Amino acid sequence: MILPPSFYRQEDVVLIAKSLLGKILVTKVEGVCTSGIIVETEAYEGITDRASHAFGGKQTARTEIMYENGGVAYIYLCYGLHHLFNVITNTSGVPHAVLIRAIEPLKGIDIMLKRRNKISFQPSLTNGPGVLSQALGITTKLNGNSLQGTDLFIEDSGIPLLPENIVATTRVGVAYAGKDALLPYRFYVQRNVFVSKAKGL
DNA sequence: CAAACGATTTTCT
DNA sequence: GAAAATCGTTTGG
Repeated sequence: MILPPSFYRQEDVVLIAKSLLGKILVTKVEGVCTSGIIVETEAYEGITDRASHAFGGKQTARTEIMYENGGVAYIYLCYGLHHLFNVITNTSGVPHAVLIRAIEPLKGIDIMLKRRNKISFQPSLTNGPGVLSQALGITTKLNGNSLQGTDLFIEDSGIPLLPENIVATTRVGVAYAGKDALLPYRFYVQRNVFVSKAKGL
């Protein structure tokens, strides 16, 4: 079942980030279908969060997507070479987002290997926000796309993830955010080998 | 208009 | 473990 708009339009972005673990991210790019189970996410709580691009209500050409009604993709280029995939949540005017940081490959693994220029199936195929986008063919071309479309959506596997298997910790790469860097807004599936190897862990 | 800078990954030592 | 790769966005002059 594809997650409906109402899923993304809930109030609590932290809860949504947690709920997205175990869901299946599906892309159809250039006619080929690829998918994976979401195993790591981070919540970005809009204007009150120093780590968010929309902190303080900042609105620019890049961040305007974040102010859309929940259920669209926000994809931007990081460090000039990595496409990072976010899901926009909450309602219009509230720029909440969830960064998808890692997935466990499901369908189209051969395609992912080709896109990642790899010959064997290893965790490094999709164990980070930049590399999972590369594996799924996600680029800034999909920025602003609805998650109800045929090319990009998230579905419920129907298999519940046990709460005791979810780990909450601090976010990665946001040291500049001061006290907000200490918030437990990063979630991942315990012992899953596809969780990213963040610096300093 | 010029310059600095990342919500990262890879490669080399 | 350190450093490079690399470019759109943002910010300041």
